[in-house]
Amino acid sequence: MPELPEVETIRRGLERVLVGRVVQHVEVSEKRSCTVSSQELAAAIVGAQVETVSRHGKLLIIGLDNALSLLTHLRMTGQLIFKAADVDTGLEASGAFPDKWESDFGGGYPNQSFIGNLPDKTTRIIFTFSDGSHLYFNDQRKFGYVKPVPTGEVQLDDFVASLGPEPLDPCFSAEDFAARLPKGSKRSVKSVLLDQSTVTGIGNIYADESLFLARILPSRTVASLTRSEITALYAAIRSCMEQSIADGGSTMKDYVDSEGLRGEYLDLHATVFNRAGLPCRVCGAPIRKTKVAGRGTHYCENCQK
DNA sequence: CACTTGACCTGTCCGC
DNA sequence: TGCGGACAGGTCAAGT
Repeated sequence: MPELPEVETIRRGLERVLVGRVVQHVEVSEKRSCTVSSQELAAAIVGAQVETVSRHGKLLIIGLDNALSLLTHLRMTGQLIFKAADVDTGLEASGAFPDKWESDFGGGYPNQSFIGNLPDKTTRIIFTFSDGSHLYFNDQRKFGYVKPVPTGEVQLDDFVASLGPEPLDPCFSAEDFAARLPKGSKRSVKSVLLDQSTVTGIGNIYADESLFLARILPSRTVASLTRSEITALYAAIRSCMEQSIADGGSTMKDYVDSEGLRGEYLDLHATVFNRAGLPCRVCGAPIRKTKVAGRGTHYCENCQK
């Protein structure tokens, strides 16, 4: 479920803590989770220093100083959690929060770390750095992966090459967005938003949310959209993603950021997603849930046309 | 060619 | 209580 705002939140967290760290050890315990073997990955990255943590759509890219990049896709349940060497979270064991959070959040606990004892049974890859800190790649459903690729060839990677533009790129205009929609297509606008070659980073949550903000029914065909609806949709995509990044992303169930914190977008700002049967925040009518493009789809039949 | 559906996984929730 | 089945969603292969 991590979509662009969730991956961006993780990226910002990892950039703060990973850059400059040197890989001392790496262990892959689930071979589906890495495109190469544990031994090959170790041979490729042990001794290398992290230089950059970037993102392309939902893909997180860890750049190393040995001209290798780790493409990391979390798919549905992937997590990347960093744990410093000397911090014992021990939440379950002690039943109490570490003092450092008390000061960080002024004594309250607006958000609770969901870091349990790591590694746990969903841990697929463990990166150990030379200072004793760890990065855990957890993935309950084993759909995510880590793929080492020469940094100079990242753009040539089949998956990367298939991605459309970043919706939050300042250079990406409403005209660009309109031009990327399949002209005259009878596909539903929702399926086109989920297609990563249209615009990269939108998943089920932000497809529903942006269509609500733009007041467009998810089942509408692309061909039926007016110019002003396309412009509204463009603006809606950008605004709900920016809001979600500000909220630390959306947590349905599995998503946590690099510190194990949940995202608050769904609680604070979501309008339709996961709100079936609840009153629309604009008109009060019950939010409907159907299936569009094979996905659970939420909308307000009163507000969206 | 355009588009939809199923497979990949595992945990959770629902009904019987 | 336990069991079976539906469901969740990102991407790709296979099907219509």
